Amino acid sequence: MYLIKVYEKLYNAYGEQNWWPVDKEYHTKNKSDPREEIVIGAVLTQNTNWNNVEKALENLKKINALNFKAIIKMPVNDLEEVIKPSGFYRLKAKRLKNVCKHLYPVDVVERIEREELLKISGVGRETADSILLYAGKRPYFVIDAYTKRLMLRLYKVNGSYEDLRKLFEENLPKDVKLFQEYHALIVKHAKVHCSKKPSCEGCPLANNCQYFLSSGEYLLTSTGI
DNA sequence: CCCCAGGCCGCGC
DNA sequence: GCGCGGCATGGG
Repeated sequence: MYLIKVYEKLYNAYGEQNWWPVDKEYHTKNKSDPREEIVIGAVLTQNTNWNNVEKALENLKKINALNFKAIIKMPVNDLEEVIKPSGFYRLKAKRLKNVCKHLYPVDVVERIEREELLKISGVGRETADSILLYAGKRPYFVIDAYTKRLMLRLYKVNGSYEDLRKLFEENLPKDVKLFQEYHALIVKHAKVHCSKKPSCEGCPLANNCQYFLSSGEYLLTSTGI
């Protein structure tokens, strides 16, 4: 089944996800740039539940620091306390300051090369592509643990990050909004049905899924997927 | 008590 | 190039 058909099935099942920016009004009130919130969120959510990230974002908002300038200026110890709920807070405080510095002013995300982004300490492939796609509105497909698991189950495809990214980018129209929604839908789907312990009942992709169609033997041989 | 979450880095091999 | 330990909070 084509990847665009998978997208349509997910879209019909879950609807628009509209991930970023989370708070559309905050930015008009505070005359800040939503792209900065996206970059900050992308760093804070590394291996972290979005619920925890939201707490950290709220803390930043309260002190008017949900922007690059404030984060660059803030002493790292203070930043640690503010973002503590998002976990790995000592690590992330350093990464955040570093990323904000390199992407200041935020228009940089419109033109920076992917390779240059990846040189920034604290920015790996997924964070880079999230920044490019959601803040820079550029057609890079974001791959994450959920996407890898879905591809493995759906098609028995097991590839590296770059393999999978190219698979999506070469088999879909290069449409930013499509890429944004598709990635968000995969995350949603992985939470609802395609979790580590899958719940295939009612899954919109079940009829096209290799895992579901051969679940007996697969379950026994694929612990940890 | 356990496991997990929208990864990344530095290291050894 | 790949696998592994460390990083930390909050929810189930």
